[in-house]
Amino acid sequence: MSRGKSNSYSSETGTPKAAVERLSLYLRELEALLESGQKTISSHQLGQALKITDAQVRKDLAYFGQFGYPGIGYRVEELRESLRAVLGTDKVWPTALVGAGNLGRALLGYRGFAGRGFQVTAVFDGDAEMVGKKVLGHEIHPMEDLSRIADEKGLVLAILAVPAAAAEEVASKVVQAGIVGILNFAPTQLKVPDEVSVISVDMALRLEQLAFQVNQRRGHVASPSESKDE
Amino acid sequence: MSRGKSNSYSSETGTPKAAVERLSLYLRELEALLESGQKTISSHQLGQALKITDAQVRKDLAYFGQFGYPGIGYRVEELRESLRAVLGTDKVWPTALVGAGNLGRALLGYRGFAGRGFQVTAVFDGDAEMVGKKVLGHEIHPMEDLSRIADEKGLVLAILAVPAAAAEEVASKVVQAGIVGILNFAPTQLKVPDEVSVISVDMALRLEQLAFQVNQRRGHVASPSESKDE
DNA sequence: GTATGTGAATCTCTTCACAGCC
DNA sequence: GGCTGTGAAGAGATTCACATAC
Repeated sequence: MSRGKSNSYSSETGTPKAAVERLSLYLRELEALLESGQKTISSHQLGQALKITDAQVRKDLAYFGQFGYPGIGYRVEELRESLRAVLGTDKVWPTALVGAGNLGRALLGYRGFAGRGFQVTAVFDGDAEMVGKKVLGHEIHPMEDLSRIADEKGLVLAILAVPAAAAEEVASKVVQAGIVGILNFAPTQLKVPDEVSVISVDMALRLEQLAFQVNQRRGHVASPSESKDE
Repeated sequence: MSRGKSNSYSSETGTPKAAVERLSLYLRELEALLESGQKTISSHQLGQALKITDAQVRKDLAYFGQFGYPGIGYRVEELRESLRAVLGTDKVWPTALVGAGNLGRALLGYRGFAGRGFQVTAVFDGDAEMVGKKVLGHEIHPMEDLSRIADEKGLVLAILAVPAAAAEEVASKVVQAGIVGILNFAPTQLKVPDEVSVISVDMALRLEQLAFQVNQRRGHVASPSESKDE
């Protein structure tokens, strides 16, 4: 694995959750740097790109290994590979998409995913109307086939793009089928066994956070349609 | 405003960012409780629903006012109204959608938004092909019309569902048009003036976080297609 | 008895500052 | 000179525990 040195990020201990999030951002920046042909980068430069301190960058990376060279900085290509290995994006993750509605279809075509090892390998929908149709080249399967196909194709992750009301039930089926990681787009807090990871993308919540911030700025008694009732 | 007491959440100071996020979750839980007809709820119960401690719930709420009744708990209806006022979801926020591709169209139809005061009032796209067409009853306008329409309709927020490469430019146009809050779906860190709020929904990043978590579980030398190259 | 609101204690994360290396 | 990795200090967030109120 490139340069020697440790790499024993035992994790589980100590690593701030936020640090792992920044890892993704570092990786993204490194990919851009690769494009631009830059060979090395310092923690200071990397920090500037993400508006964080250089110390933060070094600490974050140090949680996962010794990647830098004193006096030089980090080798872009090498650090990229290391971070990909840490995040797991150096592997292919066979992924199921559950829910072929508007959002599901949008996610199916979303670049960001395919380009990063997240290969949507099968699409499912609970609606009988949908089953059998094709979206972007993928046939839509009924939920009943989930377990079988999950076995056949070795599905590991699932993207849940279903209505909130259905999310809980779908999640349990997905878990039954042996999926170990769920990306949940429903505004619900899923109940799953401990050994299954869930990450949620809560779009409505984010929009509310935005409203809050803007609301604060406006001194709390300002312009947006001051309509009451509804 | 309902019961007396302060309500002077001066904010800007002290309020943990995470507390504001939980506010949205409390609100969601309260809406569900309203449905079920429950009149009051304790910090303990509310905490259980979101898997956090009762002390956390009380601290969070206390940042924004005095909403509780010792011995009783919180009145569901009243707390709901208070939180809506704090978050700003008691008002209507005229919102622009920029980018009418797959994701944009999905967001346009997304319940979660419309049901919460976020009314998409105008749709824009930079692609001449798109302009003039209708999506879900909304005509797609060219970017050139953004400023004019923003003025006419009093647009306050914008949802950016455009490719990463276009995001920066679109953001500056949106800011030019007087938008003060941006919900950004592109995996880019936008540069905007201080007086504009940006909240990002980074779906690819979230999926990577999921991969990381699963990767950790598997002891770091396990099953997902151990393919290398490409 | 029940339950809130809040200072104090604890835990977690970030920044500082510097030894060590190129 | 420039830069990393890291212990120690500082900031921030969460939990404890209790005075107060119903």
